[in-house]
Amino acid sequence: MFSIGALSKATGVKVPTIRYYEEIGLLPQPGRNAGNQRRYGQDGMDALGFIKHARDLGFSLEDIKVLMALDGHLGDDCAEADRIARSQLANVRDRIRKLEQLASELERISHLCDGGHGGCCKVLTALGDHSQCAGEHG
Amino acid sequence: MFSIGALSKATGVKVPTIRYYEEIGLLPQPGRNAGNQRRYGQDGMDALGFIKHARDLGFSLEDIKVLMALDGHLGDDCAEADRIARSQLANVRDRIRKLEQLASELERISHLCDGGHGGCCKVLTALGDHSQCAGEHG
DNA sequence: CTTGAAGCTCTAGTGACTAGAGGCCCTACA
DNA sequence: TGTAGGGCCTCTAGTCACTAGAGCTTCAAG
Repeated sequence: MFSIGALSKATGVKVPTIRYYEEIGLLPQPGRNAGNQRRYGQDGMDALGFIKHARDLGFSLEDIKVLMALDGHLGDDCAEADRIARSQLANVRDRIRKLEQLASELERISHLCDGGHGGCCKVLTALGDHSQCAGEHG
Repeated sequence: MFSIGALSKATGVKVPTIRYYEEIGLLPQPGRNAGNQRRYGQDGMDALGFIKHARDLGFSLEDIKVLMALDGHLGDDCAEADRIARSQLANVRDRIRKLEQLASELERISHLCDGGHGGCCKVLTALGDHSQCAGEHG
């Protein structure tokens, strides 16, 4: 049996966040001891570990709710879980692509000020002028 | 003179967002016509363009506020603007690095379900088990 | 038995918007 | 000149995923 603090340490999820997950129905309500404090078992630990990992991977809490609901009554059809994972992958790849464009533009902008002295200060101008950007971003 | 709607179309920033920027003091309050509607000039257009571009580059509204305050009384010292741009670049590179790790893990997870039939469904298990992950993420 | 950390609930705040209600204004067309 | 329907106004409240704080109770170590 773990206290909420022990669970927090073990998983790396902050205490108020654990309570928040419970509040929105993502984590099942644990039992309480005589003094009304939460007491978790291994299942609570596993559930929170699942959530933590999925959050780290960029899944929304809504996605995670669906994934957790799938678990248990899947049969041999995992299409939904797979669909979510793949759409998440596409999402991540898209974010990478956009961020790479941003990085290259930020590099361009930074180089305008390389010396730090005399005749520089095109940073603000560059930020105001979209027309120099290589491609689409945003 | 542009209406808020014209400004919105020209810059691609939504009307309520423009009003929001004004509310938080990021955009100066424009003049009003006889019927109390906002009327913008070229300066308003430029300011909003600057904000839009910087937002697309991932700057926070707070950063943008600083950048806009710098403009005008910089002298030949652009260290602050440059610092912000560079820290933003570091930030973006960091996000890219993390996302690449996530993508590779999501790929690994997706492949567990490649066929879609019989004996698959390790997606949920993989999400619950952090120990298989190659490196740190989150 | 005391003390201080950890737990409890509740409310409110964050960033960057977004949505909706309920009303006023402006323009184009008949 | 009248009117229809779009655009604009303010205000409040909601989103997501937490985070912070107040004010209280409980637990565990010494």
